[in-house]
Amino acid sequence: MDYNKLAELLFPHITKDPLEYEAIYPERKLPEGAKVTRLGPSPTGFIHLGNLYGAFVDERLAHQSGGVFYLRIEDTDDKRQVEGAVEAIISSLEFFGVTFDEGASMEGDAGDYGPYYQSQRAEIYQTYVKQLVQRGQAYPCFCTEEELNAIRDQQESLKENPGYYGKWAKHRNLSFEEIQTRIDQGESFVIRLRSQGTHDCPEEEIRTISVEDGIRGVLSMPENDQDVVLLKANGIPTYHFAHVVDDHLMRTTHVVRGAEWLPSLPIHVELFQTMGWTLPIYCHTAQLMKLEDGNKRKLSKRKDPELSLDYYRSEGYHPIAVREYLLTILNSNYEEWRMENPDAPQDAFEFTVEKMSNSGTLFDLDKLNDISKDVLVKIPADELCRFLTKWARTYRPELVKLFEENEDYLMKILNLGRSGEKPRKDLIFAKQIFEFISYFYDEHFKREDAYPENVSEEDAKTILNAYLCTYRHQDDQTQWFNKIREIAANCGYAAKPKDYKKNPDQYKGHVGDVSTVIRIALMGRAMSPDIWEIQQILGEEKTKERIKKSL
RNA sequence: GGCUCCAUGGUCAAGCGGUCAAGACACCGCCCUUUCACGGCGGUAACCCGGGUUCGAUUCCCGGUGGAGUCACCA
Repeated sequence: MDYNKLAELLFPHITKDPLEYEAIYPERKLPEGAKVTRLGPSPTGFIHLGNLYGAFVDERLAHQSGGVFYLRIEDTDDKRQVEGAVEAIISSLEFFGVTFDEGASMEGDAGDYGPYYQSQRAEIYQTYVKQLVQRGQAYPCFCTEEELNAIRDQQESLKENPGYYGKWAKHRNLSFEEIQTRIDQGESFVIRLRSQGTHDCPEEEIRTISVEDGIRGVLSMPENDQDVVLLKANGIPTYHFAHVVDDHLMRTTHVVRGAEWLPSLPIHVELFQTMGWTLPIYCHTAQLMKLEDGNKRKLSKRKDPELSLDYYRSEGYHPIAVREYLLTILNSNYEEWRMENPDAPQDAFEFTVEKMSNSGTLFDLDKLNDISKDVLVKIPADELCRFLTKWARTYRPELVKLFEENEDYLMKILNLGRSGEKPRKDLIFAKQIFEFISYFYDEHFKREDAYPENVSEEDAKTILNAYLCTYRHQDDQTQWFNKIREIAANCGYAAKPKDYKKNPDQYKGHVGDVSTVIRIALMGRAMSPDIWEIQQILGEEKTKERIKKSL
């Protein structure tokens, strides 16, 4: 068979020599040890926590080493394009602090190794495929879907491995004439790799490949024997081929991807070998899984709204908190480092792939929340204020006016109890924060809790009445509290909890119960920061008004 | 089913032949406090099973079991 002739028949329009691309995309001039990484999302628009988790690894590896982190859109599947998806991906990642040095962007392409949309690189892939055909390492296959299904059914009934390989690869050795005839008849075809591997021998003779994974150490598995599709009928490559060509030409040094790619590693190894290129360093990350209702439920990534990045964004988690959480599960020594360096910026941490876990990690919302509290307590009120307003603008537009009308008021609220040695840590995410402070706004104020059981309706009235009568807005905290003590004593409640504890029979309760009554009248709930401070923010008028309403 | 990955408390996770088997979250208790919270102190709780190797295995090897992933002209 004259492979050159075949190559011309198949790709008459391809005239470039592959070497030209080597010249167009030369080795990058980077300092020793600099890593080049990439994120290669497919534009379905759906991006989840797992993607972000991987993106952080890419980003850290590149930026810690003075390398390059770029974005490549893997849009080789025309059935899965979603309108506006690329913008959604970029904006989502940007929101969580992932920024690229080069590649696809809102404005288009930026960088010397583009185009960064695989759909725009057809000619490049075809040039290399043509070369493979010329060398006899790839061939056209005209099998229809039905034929492929038939092959698989047969393999199934014979209990043989499914796939297009060895003796099952029926178009592997078509004659030139037959190929020409089929093409003349307008049959569509794909280009397949002529795999050099074989599993058609005793088990112990099957060759294995051995690859050193950045995270998992040495990986060995049987070599590939599948004649995988390189170029689809539409002339666009499959992921496998696009990955190999792009990561070579874009000079990627580290390929970070999920463990779901592990099974196809042999394919990629064979492809790199037949192209004569050196393998990048693969880093296969563990899958991210999820915890739900206290029961563990492992789930695959796709379509779970709880795992979607948008979910955390709409709940109003702060990007720094999400990043902090992800970093703790990404590198086992991050938390330790954080304890020693409570105020250091996240990027000061030295991230290493060796410290990455390689077993699946359950997503733990409790932990995220806890970390989020720690993160938010360090963010100044004015910044938090802006964050809240920005969040409201997209997710709770009806609140924007409320926030913007009186920013001073919101600032004071957010700052409540957050200064001093032991700041309160009760702010977690925007949605929760609003819930938490909603009683400051009349239109969102509602009675949520009931008075303590040991306080009768009558006592409650008496307490509130006395409170209203003696209330002086100018009182300082001590004066104010002494009055409450007095009221408590007058109504048969211990002025000090210790007294009550000593002689529980002598009292109906203690001053804490009395302040709970006041708290519920004012805030509608039994839990809130310090009452006196809240009153100072609320103002005299509103404070009195609420007490009156409860009478 | 084939192939692959993984396996320490409820969760995340140190450990890399000899440890009373760290720590964090969650949970429980106590203390502090004018209530709530914050904080402090303490507690419950783990090496999947069976064989080896070894003076000695959570750690190394083999085999089970369990969980996960993957077997497309999807990525």
